[in-house]
Amino acid sequence: MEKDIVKYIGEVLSDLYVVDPKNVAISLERTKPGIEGDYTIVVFPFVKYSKKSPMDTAKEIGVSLKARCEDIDSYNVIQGFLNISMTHEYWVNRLNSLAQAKKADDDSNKPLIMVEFSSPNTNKPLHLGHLRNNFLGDSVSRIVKAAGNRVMKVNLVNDRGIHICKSMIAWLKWGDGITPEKAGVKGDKLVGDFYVLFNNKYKEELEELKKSGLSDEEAEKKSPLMAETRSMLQKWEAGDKDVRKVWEMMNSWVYAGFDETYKKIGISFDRIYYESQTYLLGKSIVTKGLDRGVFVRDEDSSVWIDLTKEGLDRKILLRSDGTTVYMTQDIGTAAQRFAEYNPEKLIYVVGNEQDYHFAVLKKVVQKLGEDYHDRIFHLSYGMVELPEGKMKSREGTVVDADDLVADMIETARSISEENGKLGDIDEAEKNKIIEMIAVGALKYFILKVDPKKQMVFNPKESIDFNGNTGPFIQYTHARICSVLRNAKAQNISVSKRVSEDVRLLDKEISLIASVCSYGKIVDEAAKKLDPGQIANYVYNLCKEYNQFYHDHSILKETDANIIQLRLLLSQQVALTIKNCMNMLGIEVPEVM
RNA sequence: GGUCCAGUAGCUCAGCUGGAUAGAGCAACGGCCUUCUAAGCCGUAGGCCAUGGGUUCGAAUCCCGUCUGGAUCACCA
Repeated sequence: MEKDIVKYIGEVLSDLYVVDPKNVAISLERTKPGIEGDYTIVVFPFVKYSKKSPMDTAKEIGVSLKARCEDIDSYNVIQGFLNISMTHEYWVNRLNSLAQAKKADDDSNKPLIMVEFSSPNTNKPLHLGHLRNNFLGDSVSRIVKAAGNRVMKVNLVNDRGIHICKSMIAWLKWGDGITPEKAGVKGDKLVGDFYVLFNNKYKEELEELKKSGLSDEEAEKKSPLMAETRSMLQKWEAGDKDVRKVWEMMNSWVYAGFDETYKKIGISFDRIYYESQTYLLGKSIVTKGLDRGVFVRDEDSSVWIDLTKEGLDRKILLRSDGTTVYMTQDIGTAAQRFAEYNPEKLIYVVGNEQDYHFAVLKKVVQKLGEDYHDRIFHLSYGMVELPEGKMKSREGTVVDADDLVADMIETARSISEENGKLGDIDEAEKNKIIEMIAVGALKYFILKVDPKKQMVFNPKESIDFNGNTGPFIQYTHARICSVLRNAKAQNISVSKRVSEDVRLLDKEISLIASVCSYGKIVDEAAKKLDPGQIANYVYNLCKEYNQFYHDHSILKETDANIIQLRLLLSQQVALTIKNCMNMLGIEVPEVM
């Protein structure tokens, strides 16, 4: 293992230069392609201890290291780089131990990580931006789980507020009793349409009012539509039965629509919170904080926190009428979650326009003296933009999630039919594979990009199915499965232990080394909360495997030991691909 | 204006806890299917890593300035 090699290097340093290896950063990296060696040690940092040239330092470390570790076959020194080559037996053993590794599966003692994501607004059908949120949240949950944690995926639905009343008013006024069934439209789309309708009617009304000489502000105040909406919100808050009934009905339409989309893109939650149930939370916490002098009350009796000393601003926590704001609610839900589940980490997957909000939230919680303030993480991600800039509903450039998925499926279907490899599979299975490819292409496209960066999506050029894409990786998996099927058909079974006597090709060694670094990559991705790390890794693994596959035959090899080695290696690569794609929330087919 | 994030090939992105010749894919051009899946493989071409300085054996990577783009600074959520 790499760890053992690092340990040996430490011992060598300690012997040669009398330094405590704990104080020296030892970096062991894979040797760059084109240079002889498997691992590379950069010796520049050791020069100050050896008081010799980098070349001589590398050489003497090489001598001692080889003497100490029998797995090292040879070494060479180029400039300040010590490249070591491991023996073939070492690599065969690494492969064998991969095949025999068992999974530990007792979850109960693992730390709990809670991930909040998706958090849709019931007025707006899901679009491209939401997809990035959902894919990231889902993937990060899976990665964190793979890295050895328990995970709880939660969703906080924004189901109340003045904006929700707008679509209700529009439906009551102009809906004529229409339902998603009657309209033949998904529920979330129908409600979204009424929200748009309200805004259009409201705009018309304002224009009318302004014609009679009112200013913008006066018109807004006088608008009967808005007055009606405000009064509806009050009724809602008072629990008015009629209002609640409409609200519940329209929400149920939206949830049915959302569920359909979530199912299509393979997203699920362990618990769904609703703002209608959480928006009052936090008020008592703020009141108590006020008593303790953490917060201040203004003359108009609104409550604030002063964070100017922390480099932030003053932030309101309770309005002058005593009602809560967004921040108040988040203070409440955080307290509730830590009280109820006490997670090790609470990760919020929310766009970077909320960076400030979460900076404030953490500070407020800290000032309240809660020990969980440093367990709150904001996974902030960048906007998804179109080539011409931001998506604008006004200009009709919003890329709807359902439409996009449907388009992807159509493209996947036509490519698949062109290739004609799914010929003799039954229709249901075929559709399943096509959807797998379509959703896989979409998820991979979005997840391979560093979350914090804003990304560009071009709907016209669509998403590729060749190159660094989900389908490429799925294809590699299907290809390996095909080889394994052929082996089985020829009655060749895959042994879990390959003979140590086989001589390995460079490409085989490098593939084994790549598969071996899986665990390290998962830890890294979990630490950074970055699915892109996994995507990059699995892409490189596939590329490497395909090169190997192209240059060398597996089943036509004459040496039975080599067949065994290549089959086992192929099987392990396929397993690694499957695990990686699973962490991205992408399924892999056995045929495509 | 303050704060935060980003700027790498024509396009979309890796690489960023300093290390060898800055990598992929797409698009362009040229090869490879009677042989385990060609959604694949190989090759050609494409770069003042926004810019100016600094730190050092060494900078795309760290620090400072400048320019450009985005976000944010509500009794909205």
